[in-house]
Amino acid sequence: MIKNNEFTNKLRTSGLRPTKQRLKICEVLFKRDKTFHFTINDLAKSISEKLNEKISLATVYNTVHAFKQKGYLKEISINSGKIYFDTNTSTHHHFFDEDTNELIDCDERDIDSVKVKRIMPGKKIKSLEILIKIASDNHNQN
Amino acid sequence: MIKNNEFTNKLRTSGLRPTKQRLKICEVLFKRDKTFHFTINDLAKSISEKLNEKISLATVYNTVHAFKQKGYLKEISINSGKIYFDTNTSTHHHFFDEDTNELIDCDERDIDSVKVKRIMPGKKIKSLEILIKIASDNHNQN
DNA sequence: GTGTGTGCAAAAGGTTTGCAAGAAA
DNA sequence: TTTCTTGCAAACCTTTTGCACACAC
Repeated sequence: MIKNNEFTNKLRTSGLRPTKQRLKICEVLFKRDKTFHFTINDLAKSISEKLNEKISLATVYNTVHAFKQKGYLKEISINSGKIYFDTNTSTHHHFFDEDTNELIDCDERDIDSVKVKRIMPGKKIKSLEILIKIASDNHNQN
Repeated sequence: MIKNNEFTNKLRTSGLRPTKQRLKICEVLFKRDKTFHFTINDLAKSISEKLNEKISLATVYNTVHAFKQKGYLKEISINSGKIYFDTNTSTHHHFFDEDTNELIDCDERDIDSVKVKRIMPGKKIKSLEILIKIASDNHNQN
């Protein structure tokens, strides 16, 4: 489990001032056992529920974008009109359960490594993400 | 090349009335050589440019969603706050060029088939999409 | 003190909805 | 004439921006 002091250090070494708000956001994001998949709204709600405190939406946006840029958060490729983030920044993939709208992490053992055979001249592969949509057998697709 | 009559039939057999607007949208979407990746806004702009005519945004939304439900369009998994569609409904994957914001279709020869080794009880795999982000070697990631 | 971060409110997209008028069957 | 479709406007939601005030150093 991560101690609060660590957050202060982590922020400071990234050139981010360890403000009250940022530390609280760290607490909600990273004091967890499991990966957290969220939209900014989810996060803001989580803050007010867990800590019984309100942080301005603009600040939450600022902080999440700062954390993403520093590599503490990752954007997830799902197409829903909302932007999703992931506290698991390692290379990994996702199942998306269409019945429950739940996003589930795959680990490396779940999927064989993917071989990309096409070379894009002058370009480098920055990331490779797989999204597997699942649903119960009798589920109607929309 | 697809004839206009085919669109009328296609719509009729799907239980959609072949209205003037829907036929025009078909023209813009499907009278192409290459796959079209678009947002609703792109499509509306394309309509007014190509056909010099305006179709109400609400109608474009309605139509695109109807076409998606009938399987004539696919949603693409990219995480950008906007919803992207693809006229290529076959199973295929994408490169996303971060330098140009361009989406490029992969064909099956570009990527080996992916083996999913995890079984989700009671669930069926509906789709599997890969997004490969590329950028020039000296490109700064954000 | 200086510079950075916060919070509010406003604005700016993108998407959805309700409803009256219009078109297709 | 009945049913489906269109188009407008309004509403809604997510994200971004500008600016005054507050806080970290």
